[in-house]
Amino acid sequence: MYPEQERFLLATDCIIFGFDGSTIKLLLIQRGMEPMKNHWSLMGGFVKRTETTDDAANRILQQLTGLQNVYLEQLHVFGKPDRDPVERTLSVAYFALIDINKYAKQITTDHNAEWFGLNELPELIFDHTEMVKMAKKQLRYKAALHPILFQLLPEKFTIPQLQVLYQGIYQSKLDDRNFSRKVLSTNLLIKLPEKEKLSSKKGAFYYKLNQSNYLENFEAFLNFIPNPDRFFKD
Amino acid sequence: MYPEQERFLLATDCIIFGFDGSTIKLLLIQRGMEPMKNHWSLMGGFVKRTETTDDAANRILQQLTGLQNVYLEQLHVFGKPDRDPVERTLSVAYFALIDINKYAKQITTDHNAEWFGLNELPELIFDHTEMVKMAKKQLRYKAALHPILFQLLPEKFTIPQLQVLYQGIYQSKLDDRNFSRKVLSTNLLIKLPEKEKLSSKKGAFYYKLNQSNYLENFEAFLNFIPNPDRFFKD
DNA sequence: CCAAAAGTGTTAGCTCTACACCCATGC
DNA sequence: GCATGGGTGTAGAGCTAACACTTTTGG
Repeated sequence: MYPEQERFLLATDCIIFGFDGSTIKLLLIQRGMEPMKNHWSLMGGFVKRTETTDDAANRILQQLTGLQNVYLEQLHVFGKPDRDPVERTLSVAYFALIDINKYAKQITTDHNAEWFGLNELPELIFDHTEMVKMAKKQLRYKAALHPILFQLLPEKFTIPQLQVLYQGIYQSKLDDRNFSRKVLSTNLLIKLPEKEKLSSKKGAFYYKLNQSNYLENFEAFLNFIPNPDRFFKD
Repeated sequence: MYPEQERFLLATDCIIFGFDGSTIKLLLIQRGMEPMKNHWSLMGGFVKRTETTDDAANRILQQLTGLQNVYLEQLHVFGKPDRDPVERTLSVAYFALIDINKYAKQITTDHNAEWFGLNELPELIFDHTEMVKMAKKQLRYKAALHPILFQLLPEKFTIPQLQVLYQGIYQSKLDDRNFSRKVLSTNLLIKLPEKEKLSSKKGAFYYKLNQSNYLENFEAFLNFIPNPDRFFKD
């Protein structure tokens, strides 16, 4: 035993991103416990004795969304001694990407959860605003290099839908023609016979992920975004 | 208070990289306490009540190397419940890049510390081997995109020295001619009037970092390594 | 037949890589 | 004066970005 050492509470908080077809959203809850009860907050919870922090994040995510096997990435440890006014608690922040159509609405209403646009976020408790800021940055960073944004889309999606998503993330217009060509040249997508006909007369073909190429090339660098540098100057 | 919640020990471990002019090395210590006393280990320690995890990592690093203001980056939380057999302890791993010439040798001998080549690492305690593996990967990843490797060199260095470093990290030969041109084209370096004449007859000019350009362009993507993808397939 | 969005073709300019070649110096 | 490693020049290949143009189909 290490008797002279301090022990701490340990939590995880999840920054949950979703995409509704036009904008990127964040899932927040109204905190159910004191302190700061009823204030907006990230979904979080304490790590239990037998869990890893990854386990805890997955458990919390399932509690709120009903989803399992979600894209989840450890972001950062937030550990300022006074970040929780009640008792020192360190929090491991995770960011999650989910298909907004799949989450279980019933569960979220039970938790007083709500989707917020990234530019319409309410004030958040503790250091959660800082966590969100870091997660947004990391999302941009990672998405510029690796094909993670597919995690935000349904199984079947069209290239124009994907483009809207990239444009939302980077807040800039991309050339439609070059975009579709670049995306298709990666061989990450499989063309489906059906078309999506609601948003245009011609209709756009649906695609699905080529799972094996996706997994194999996950770490390969992409280049969907021209001059990605400019988005990371802060 | 959150009375029903479990509290945990929290540690930080530092993966300390150095470069001796020809190979990349890792600083390890012989653990001074039970369990696993005298086994090789990363330098680590418990987080104190008033510290952030960053504070703890900096403190530990200074204890071992005498250095402050070192490049230090939070890597990952390692939290398997049984990773420390004595009592559950979560560890936040940090990786550090230091100028091997600057570290205080006296302090390291006091701690039974030793530099090991990356391919000659001894067996490490707990999950430290896994930590090192992740740190190596992260170092390659980050160095492919951002100019962090300068942190391993002294203030004055030559382009060929820098090239040896990159070649060591990626275990591959780079074209001398293209390398120096690429590096110089970034405007990250300032040419000094002196030459280093030990390793060649002609002598290579010393350079130093252009600090303001360095800080400003830190997040910009580099391209010193042709096809960096191939190094991340695992 | 027209409007609107999907998607293909084309080209100029740039960057990257490979490699020839020149330079400076110690011996 | 020659061997050695530092550093510059250059040309072909390949890629990118900009934009004209064709395709499809609902009204």
